[in-house]
Amino acid sequence: MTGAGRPDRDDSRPVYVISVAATLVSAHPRTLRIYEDEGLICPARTPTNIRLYSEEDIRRILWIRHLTRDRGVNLAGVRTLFELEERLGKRILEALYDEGMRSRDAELAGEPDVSVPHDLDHI
Amino acid sequence: MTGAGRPDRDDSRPVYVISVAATLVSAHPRTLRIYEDEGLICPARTPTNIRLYSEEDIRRILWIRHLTRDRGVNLAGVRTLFELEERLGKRILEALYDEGMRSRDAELAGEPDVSVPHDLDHI
DNA sequence: GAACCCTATCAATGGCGTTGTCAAGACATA
DNA sequence: TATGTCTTGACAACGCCATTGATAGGGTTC
Repeated sequence: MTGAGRPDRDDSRPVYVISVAATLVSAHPRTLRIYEDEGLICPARTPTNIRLYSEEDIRRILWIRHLTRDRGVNLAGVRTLFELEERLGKRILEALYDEGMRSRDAELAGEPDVSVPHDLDHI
Repeated sequence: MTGAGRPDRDDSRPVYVISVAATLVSAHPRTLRIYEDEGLICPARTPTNIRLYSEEDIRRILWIRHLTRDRGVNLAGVRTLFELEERLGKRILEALYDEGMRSRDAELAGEPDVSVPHDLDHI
């Protein structure tokens, strides 16, 4: 399944226009443009300058939403965290995850009923 | 360095009362109490409940001041960064440092003990 | 041509960070 | 003992930020 002959990087392929992306992350399109102005995301553009968000972009935005809404971190804090992540290899933010809320060893039980960014389970 | 024949941990020894600590970090005593209420610092107490800040406490506060004032990170962001630091070994915040300010001095060869913003050696 | 996108601007809302002050009480030191 | 600093708790003001919203004029897509 999942297209055995489709091992391509479709997670990085730009597919969603801003209205769709905004709906996916429960934010206002304006907010996504602000994130971009702040340098937190950098969606692709069509030859005619239309923003196109990839699945990776969506996940990044969901991280921002998690940090800002659930943790109360402001955009400067998000920027610092992302900067830290870039400097130290990767996956640093994951450490924020198994907080105390979830022992990730029972994930194959079935329903991922996470109380965290709802779409980050499958990173 | 650090006084001859004094191998004790005097960096962790509580010495400063709140007014002195506040002066050292250029903050209001009120602000230090807020940091404590937020769980960002935890100064020692005398048997009579007087707060006493150690050199380590001072450095931690200076980190908070650096993150909030210079980088614009809010207290929730500081908390997240500290939490991340606890989860991932140590010294994570140091990576934020060689940003652009430190391009001139690569002075010390191997003293892995100081993890302080350089803004504070004017103490 | 309708519905969407672009940039840019202005604004309202709510919340946060910091400082400040006031109170009433406990402590420290000269 | 008297003065000064500490304690907690409350209230407030100032400025800034995050988010959403609306508006304008113009381009893109179907």
